[in-house]
Amino acid sequence: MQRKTNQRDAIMQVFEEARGPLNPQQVLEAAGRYVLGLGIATVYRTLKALVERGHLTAVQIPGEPSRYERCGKGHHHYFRCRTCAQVFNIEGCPGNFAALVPRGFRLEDHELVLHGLCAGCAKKKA
Amino acid sequence: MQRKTNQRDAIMQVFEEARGPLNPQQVLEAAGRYVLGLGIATVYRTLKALVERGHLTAVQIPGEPSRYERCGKGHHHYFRCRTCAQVFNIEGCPGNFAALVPRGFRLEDHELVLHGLCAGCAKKKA
DNA sequence: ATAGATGCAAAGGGTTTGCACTTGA
DNA sequence: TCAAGTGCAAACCCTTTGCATCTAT
Repeated sequence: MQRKTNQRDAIMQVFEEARGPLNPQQVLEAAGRYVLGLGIATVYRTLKALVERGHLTAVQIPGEPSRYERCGKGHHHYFRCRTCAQVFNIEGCPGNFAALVPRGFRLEDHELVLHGLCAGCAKKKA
Repeated sequence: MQRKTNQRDAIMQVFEEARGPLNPQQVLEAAGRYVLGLGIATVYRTLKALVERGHLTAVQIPGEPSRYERCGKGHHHYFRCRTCAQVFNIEGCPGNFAALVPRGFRLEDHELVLHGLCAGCAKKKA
C-alpha cells in the first residue's frame, strides 16, 4: 500500500459510490469498468490491505461471501433483499441486548441482519 | 432417508446432546465416536437431508461455515464466544425491528448474533 | 435380491499464494 | 532503477458429486 495505482484508485472509487457493502465479485465487476484486465487476486489483496489499514470493514451476511464497506459510517445494521440479494445499510440500532445474555457471559458486540423485500422488489411484486 | 442406519442414528444423537448449533466438522468428530470410519461426505449428505425433511435448520454465523441444530426450538438467537468460538443459543428476542427499515421495504425476518465471552472464558480471563 | 446409503477420491466454488512481469516513484 | 503491485495459474479449504461397495429391508 505504498504506491498509488489505477487498480487501487478504481477499487476505492467503487466504495465511494456504493449504497451498501459489496462482495469481491461485485468489486471486480464495478472496478473492472475503470481498469480493464483487473484481476480478482488484486481485488482480494486490495480489500485485505484496506481492511488492515482501517479504510474498509468486512461485513458478514450469513451464508454469503464477505462483503466490504468504508469505515466511519458509525454503528449500523443491514437489510438483505430476498429477491435481488442486494444488501442495504440500515440506520439506527434497537440498542441494548444485555438482558438476553445468560449469567456470566460478557456481551461485547452484536450483529443484526434484517431480511425481506427492498422497496424496488416489493413494488414489482405488488 | 428411507433406511435406518448407524451413521444416521449417530448424527441425530449428536444433535440431541448439543447445547448449540454444530458445524459439519463438529458433527463428524462427535458422531465419529459412535460410528468409526464415518465419512465427511455422509455428514454433509445427512445434514442436507435432515434440513430438507425439516428435522434440522441451518444456522449461519457470519464468517463461519454453516451450523445446524434441531428444529422446534422456537425463535431464538445466538451468542458466539470470541475466545472459544462456541456458539450458544440465546432465549428470547428483543422483538420489533420494523421501525428500522426504510419506507417501502418489507421486513420478513431477522437474525441477531451477539459476540463476547462465554461464562467459562470470562471466568478464565478474570 | 436390490435400491438406498456409505466412503473414498475427484470435482466445484470461493479465496489465497507463488512467481514472473509491469509500473510507479 | 528496482521494489511494490499486478495478473495468471496453481494451491487451499470447505462442500458437493461420481462411483464402486456395502447393507437394510
